[in-house]
Amino acid sequence: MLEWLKEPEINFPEQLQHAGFEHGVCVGQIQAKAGLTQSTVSEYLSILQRAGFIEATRVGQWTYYKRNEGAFEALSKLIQSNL
Amino acid sequence: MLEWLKEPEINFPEQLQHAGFEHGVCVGQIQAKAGLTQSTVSEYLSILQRAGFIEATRVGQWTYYKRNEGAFEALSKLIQSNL
DNA sequence: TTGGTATATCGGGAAAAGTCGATATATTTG
DNA sequence: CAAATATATCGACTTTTCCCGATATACCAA
Repeated sequence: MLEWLKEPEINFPEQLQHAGFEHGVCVGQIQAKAGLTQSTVSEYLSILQRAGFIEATRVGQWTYYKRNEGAFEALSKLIQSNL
Repeated sequence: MLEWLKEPEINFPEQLQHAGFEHGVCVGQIQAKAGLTQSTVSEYLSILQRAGFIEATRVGQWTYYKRNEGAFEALSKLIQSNL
């Protein structure tokens, strides 16, 4: 999912019919692509959010998630310096 | 354990009474510090070895493990480029 | 070769993570 | 407000991981 969210235009072209990608990709799109149930995907995304890797934006009845690139850089640096 | 192995002299001073650190630290030393059973520590180390993060050297009845720094750099870069 | 020490492997029980269906909450629309 | 839609949360079951004791293997010393 994290890799998918690097290129929303390529991985979630269907969303274009409803919205743009300013705030990322909505749960339903990710779920369809993942092939897991709605509850599972929703839980995954909230875990990733709590871990800081993605950010959520609620717009109406949709929740959009997008990557927080800073978290990935920080992880890479943490591995470099601490591990 | 991986962090401990960055500074064997500091984290495993007892080993000096028996051997140096050329090949790393032996399982018994790591086990004592970890506070887990011998079998658990042995299994951990062999997993880390198969994953490429540490290298094993058998000397007599002892097995010494030391870090493979290249693997950590590779992981850091993989996270930077792929994740 | 026998016994002692260090490590590895095996089998199983406990804990954690993954996944689901059912249900709850939030939002929009009529 | 009621129905429809999108997402979140809950409880239960399954799978995986963690960790142990017991045992096997390897090496050394007498």
